[in-house]
Amino acid sequence: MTAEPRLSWTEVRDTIRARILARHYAPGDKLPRDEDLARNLGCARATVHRAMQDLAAAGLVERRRRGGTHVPNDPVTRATFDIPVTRREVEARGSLYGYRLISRAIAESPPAVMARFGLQDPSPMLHVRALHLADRRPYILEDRWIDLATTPEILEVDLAQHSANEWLVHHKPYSRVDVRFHAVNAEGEIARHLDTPRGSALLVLERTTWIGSAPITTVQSVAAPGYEVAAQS
Amino acid sequence: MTAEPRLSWTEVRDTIRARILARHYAPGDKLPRDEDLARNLGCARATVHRAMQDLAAAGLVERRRRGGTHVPNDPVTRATFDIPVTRREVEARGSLYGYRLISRAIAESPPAVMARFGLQDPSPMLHVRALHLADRRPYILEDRWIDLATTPEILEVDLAQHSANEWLVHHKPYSRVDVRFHAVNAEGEIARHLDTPRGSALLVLERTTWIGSAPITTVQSVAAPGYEVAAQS
DNA sequence: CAGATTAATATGTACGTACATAATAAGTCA
DNA sequence: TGACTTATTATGTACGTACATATTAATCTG
Repeated sequence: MTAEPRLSWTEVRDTIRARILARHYAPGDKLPRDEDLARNLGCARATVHRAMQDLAAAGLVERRRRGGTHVPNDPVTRATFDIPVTRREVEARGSLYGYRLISRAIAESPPAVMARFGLQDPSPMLHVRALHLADRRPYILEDRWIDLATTPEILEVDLAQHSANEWLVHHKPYSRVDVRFHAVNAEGEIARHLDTPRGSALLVLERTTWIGSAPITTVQSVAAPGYEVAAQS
Repeated sequence: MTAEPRLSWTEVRDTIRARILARHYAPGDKLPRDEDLARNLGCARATVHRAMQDLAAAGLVERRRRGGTHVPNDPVTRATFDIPVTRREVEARGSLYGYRLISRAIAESPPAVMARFGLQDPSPMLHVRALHLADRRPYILEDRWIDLATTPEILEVDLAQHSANEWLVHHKPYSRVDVRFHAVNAEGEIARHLDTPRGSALLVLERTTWIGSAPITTVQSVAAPGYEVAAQS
């Protein structure tokens, strides 16, 4: 008789997940200790621990040393979005990517930008506005501020040829990022550049990065009408 | 002389991350093998593996058996959102939560709803519209469809007293969720219920859940103007 | 009986061994 | 020389041991 195959951590995870889904463990409930689950399922504690790590990352359980493992009392929906550089996104849709620099100027950071970075004092920044196109039609209007203290080399980049978006992603790694979504009505230049009626509802992706605690860039990417962003499956 | 403390996986992760940030490993680059990194850093291969697992989850590296570890050529920004039930979100803001059922009707799923679920044939569903309030002002307008094949018990719930949002989160776990954001202009009933001028730009969170491959619910939560959703830090 | 202290506990972690396996490189063959 | 097969390799994993540590429960003291 051959040895019984060992239980994998993914099988353990799916078993526990099924019990949570079946409300065998309901919101607020405490789960058995790792050691007891291991004995019950016929595997090692480390295998249960690995499965729980995954469940915790998904928000299905909460772990506490000594305190044990619980199903959260107030579950949240956890959704992860992968936001590519715009060129890749357009090309991934099978569309032709286009880029156009609208404006580029050195200026002191305005209050709204300072607020996004959490800055008290203005600092010299490069203000870049650019349009990304898909199949020759406006797709994303980008309004970006780049801190010249951390990123002086952006001044050497020909932003008429290369989007700041891509340059930064390749040359300027960050250690912290803040991402937000909101909606705005198309007005003035936004309506013009995106070639859309004034008043159209537009989705805005705001993304701010820091290296350590020093600001790098903050961008508002205003999407053409109809744009929708989906979490990864 | 006391034994040197062992390197922790978080220290290994931070070291590798710093090297990626410093472009010691640039986009497209292949990293040294786990075993070599372990020797280089003076720790176990399992410790390096644990650190890499975390870096991979953050999207900073890509792992392939035999193929090794690479810095992605096309890095993406990975942002994770935790979406609580509306009551918790309102209370977390220090506001008073209120709830009002607008309408409740059994109907066959319309094409747009079938599309969201990936259904070919319509099925009987409960269509619920409700308003969530913060400090007595409209906050989120919820337009929801609940599949009666998987969730017949929703018919017994007094939705005038309890939001479907909370009932489902507590009683109906799901195994798959699809989350999307887009923007709409406030029109007709939406403008009325949210008490906002027609034409206002509104952020919409769309969330669809399945148990196995069977639909549970799909909801469009239309936020009052000014609403913004932020990724977790 | 409340606050402080101590003990116990359940999870977290470093490691090493042995093995699994996906993926790449090398070799073979027509 | 290209297609196919085989070998090699680098990561993935199960486990067990030993220890670390955050947290909770129990105990002590005034």
